[in-house]
Amino acid sequence: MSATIRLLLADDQALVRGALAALLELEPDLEVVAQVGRGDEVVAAARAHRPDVALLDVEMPGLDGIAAARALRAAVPACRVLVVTTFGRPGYVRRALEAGASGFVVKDTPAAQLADAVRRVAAGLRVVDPTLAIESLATGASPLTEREQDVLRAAADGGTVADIARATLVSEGTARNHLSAAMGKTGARTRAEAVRIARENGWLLG
Amino acid sequence: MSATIRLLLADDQALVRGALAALLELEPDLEVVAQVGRGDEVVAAARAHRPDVALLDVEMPGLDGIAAARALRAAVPACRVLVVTTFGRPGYVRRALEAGASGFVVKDTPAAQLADAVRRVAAGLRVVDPTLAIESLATGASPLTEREQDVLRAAADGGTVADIARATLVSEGTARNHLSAAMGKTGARTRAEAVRIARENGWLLG
DNA sequence: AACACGGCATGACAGATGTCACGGCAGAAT
DNA sequence: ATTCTGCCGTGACATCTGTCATGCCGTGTT
Repeated sequence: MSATIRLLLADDQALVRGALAALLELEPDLEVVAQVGRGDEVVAAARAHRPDVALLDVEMPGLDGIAAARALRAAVPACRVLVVTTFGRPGYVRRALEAGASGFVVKDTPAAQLADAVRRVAAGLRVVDPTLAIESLATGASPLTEREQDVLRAAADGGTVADIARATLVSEGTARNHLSAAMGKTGARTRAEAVRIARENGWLLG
Repeated sequence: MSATIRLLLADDQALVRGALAALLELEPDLEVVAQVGRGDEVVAAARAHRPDVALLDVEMPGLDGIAAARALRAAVPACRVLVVTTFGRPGYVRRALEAGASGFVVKDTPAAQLADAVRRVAAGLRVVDPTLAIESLATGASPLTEREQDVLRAAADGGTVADIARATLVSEGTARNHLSAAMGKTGARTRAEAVRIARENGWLLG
């Protein structure tokens, strides 16, 4: 087996990215071979540097970490994916694993544990925070249809129904129907509340 | 002058905290003497370990970084403060400096630049991203009154007017008046939009 | 072929929301 | 003492929002 595990880091915050690199470089068997700050640069970097494991953040410009994971698994199957993100939304975990990720770690886990997670992923094991895994199962998949997610996303910045209808290319009445359906499914009594609940559950990719 | 600069790190994400420590420990003249994950542990840690510079995140449980900076300056005047945060909200910069911080750095600045910022702060200089400083001046102080901020904070999770009135201990009519005033000052046409705009400008400590 | 489901749309209705005009009260500034 | 400002409240009004019933279309299931 190879002497060192080659890593790719993807995180939009340069400081965090550099700091993670410094942390991981402390381990003799780990080597950071590439760093990117955008999701749509992941595949190209992986093609160029052939990492064994890619650490991807979910919140990234260009392409979110989940989509980047899917693209990466398709383009460079030899590279395994460990998602490292701020929020442990149940929906994130589920979707990350469906996208082909081997592991899921939140950023408030102890630093000492990260290198271990990387090694396990490199060895072909799955690494998921047990608490998150349970919560993910309990919450279940998103009950929201595509359009319902669309209108919630459009509603996220606080516009009026007219704005939402314009953004989603449907009539105002239809927009209100989708909003109403989403509110029913989330148990919310307000658009804003529905947006918040959907967000917290990871049902909105934004 | 002292051989090494002693540092205190405060960030609620353990992984980021540890990674920053690793990054800064790479510099021969820097030494991380304490790490905490909550704002209300900053002062005690500073008293115990006497750091020269404290790196504080703004978003923290217990006590936000701005308030922690204020408390730290009062309790341990010898320790200078460098705020290191995710969001470069104009209001954050202004309030951080008013709270006695010597510097303000966002987390997507290059990693190489952090050590420099720390050294400058330790030397008694001010360090503020020029772009942020200008934006902060242009945006100006918050035009919102205390109550207006209160109702916006209460409105942030998407409740109804009745919920907001209950949370802020005012009548529904008054709540709507404050909301209306806040919407007028922010140029918003919806509560949710007013919340978003106030957030983006750093006018809501949450 | 019949059916269920999601997306789209319309129309109508009750209730919530945002606006406005008013007035009272306390503290700071003049 | 007077004025100003911010805070609190009431009441009324036009509008927006959320709900419901209903219908059409296309797709995939049975």
